[in-house]
Amino acid sequence: MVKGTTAVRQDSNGGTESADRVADVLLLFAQASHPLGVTQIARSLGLSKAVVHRILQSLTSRSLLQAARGSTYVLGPTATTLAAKAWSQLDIRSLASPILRRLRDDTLETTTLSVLVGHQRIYLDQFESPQEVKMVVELGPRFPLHSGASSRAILAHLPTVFVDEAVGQLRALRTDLDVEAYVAALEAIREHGYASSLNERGTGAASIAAPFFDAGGNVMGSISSSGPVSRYGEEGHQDHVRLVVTAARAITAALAAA
Amino acid sequence: MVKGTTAVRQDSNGGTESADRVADVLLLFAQASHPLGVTQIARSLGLSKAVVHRILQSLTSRSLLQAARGSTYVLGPTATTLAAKAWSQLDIRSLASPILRRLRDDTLETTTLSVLVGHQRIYLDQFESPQEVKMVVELGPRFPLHSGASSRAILAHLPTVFVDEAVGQLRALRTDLDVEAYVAALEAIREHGYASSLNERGTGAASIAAPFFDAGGNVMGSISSSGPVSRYGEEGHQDHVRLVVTAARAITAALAAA
DNA sequence: CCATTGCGTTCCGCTTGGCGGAACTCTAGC
DNA sequence: GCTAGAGTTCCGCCAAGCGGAACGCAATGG
Repeated sequence: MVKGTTAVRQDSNGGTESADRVADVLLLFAQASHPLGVTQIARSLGLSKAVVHRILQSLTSRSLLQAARGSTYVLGPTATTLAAKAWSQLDIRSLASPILRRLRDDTLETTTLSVLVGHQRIYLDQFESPQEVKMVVELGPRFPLHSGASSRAILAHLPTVFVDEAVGQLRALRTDLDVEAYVAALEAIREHGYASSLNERGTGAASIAAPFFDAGGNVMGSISSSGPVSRYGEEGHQDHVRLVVTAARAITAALAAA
Repeated sequence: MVKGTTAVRQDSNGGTESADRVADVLLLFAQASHPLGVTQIARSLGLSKAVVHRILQSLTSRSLLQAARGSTYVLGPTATTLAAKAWSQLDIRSLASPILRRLRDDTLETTTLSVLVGHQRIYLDQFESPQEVKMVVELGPRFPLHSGASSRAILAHLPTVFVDEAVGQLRALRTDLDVEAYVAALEAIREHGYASSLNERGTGAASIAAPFFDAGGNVMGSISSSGPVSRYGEEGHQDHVRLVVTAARAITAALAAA
């Protein structure tokens, strides 16, 4: 059935020809500096115009492409959404992995990677403790910036509009909030370079978290070493802090070098 | 042959089921905050695991996706390239800022930047009026294209499928819609180069908006000068319009030069 | 240790979705 | 008006890809 010239294209191991073709069309747009037309794409890939047209319709229906002038096509808004995700997942996650794995091996606690997304925080990755009783987080859901060591480590380095917002959110939850103490605690986090929590939400969990920054000095997220509160006493605390802060700095350095 | 449940997915006009499926898999990754596995994707889209696996292989062979831990998948390097291209198309904010700031200073009203995202509009930026009573918008949420000057300034330059959709949406909201008048108003907007609104949603807000275009002549968004309706009378209206339209043209020119 | 569960990966018979060639429509230029 | 070349639509035909199921692997619990 498939008769397209495949001199320029290659197949996939275990994929399908038709899916390969969709991917190849998208690749052309990734490499193009101007709108592309049906015939141009067909020639470049050695496919029939009818096939290309069909693929374009499917991609356009999902806004991965959009129609441009003169019946040509350009990348569409969904490709933009892919941008934010690909950037945040590819660069930070792969850079941070080896560092977090080492931190896990040094502390024997679960280490996590969080990123700031808008005005919230997302767990992006974790390396689980080898111990039987350990902390395990769910990757994906969004967390507010006002509570938890991982959040506060980020919030401490954000502009006051973020802090005001966080305070407002906390006030709605707790009428007894001591705002001055809260703001002073953020100041201390900024000064010491880390945040910690001990059974903060009554979950029996404890955490030491430190922020990492982009090349411009803007906070992008935080890493943490977390586990059961019984393993987070005064003894060894400073060593633990040093490991977390050092790892966060390594991530900041890796991001700057990338 | 194709037996996938299509309750959640929609077909494309003129596309193929198999290409639609590839696009839908990519969409899932665009919306996901963490790695996805074969079974998860299969369940979300109502497809067989074998189909999903094949699509993943094709996308992985082109680095649109890549294998992650635990046999899951995440967006790959080509997605970043693709997205970078798309972002360059949408990296309007920095180009538009100086223009919008000047417009704010000239009009003493709040100026906004909106972009077309799929079939909706998003406020991307604003420069607030120095006056005490002023318009302030929320950046981020999506607005329909059918209502408001900023939306209509965009809609007037979109294909009829967008207009039909907008009319459909409006009809659901207002049974007394005069479609002919609505379409004629869009025609006037296209002709005059701007849209305006006066207390349109009973919010006391008024606005003058003009569209801007990419290098290919496609409408990408609109800018507006907005404030309390009491400041938007006939006196000074033409001068105000001229400032907005001129600023929009400057953004179009800046985009063409980029 | 075995059984169960649930994941990803591979296999294979079957059929229909999508292929490709060609016709059609539209536009621009001469 | 004709030609050329683009995008879009049509339709007969068949093999590519479907989906069900088997397989491999890992984790968990008894």
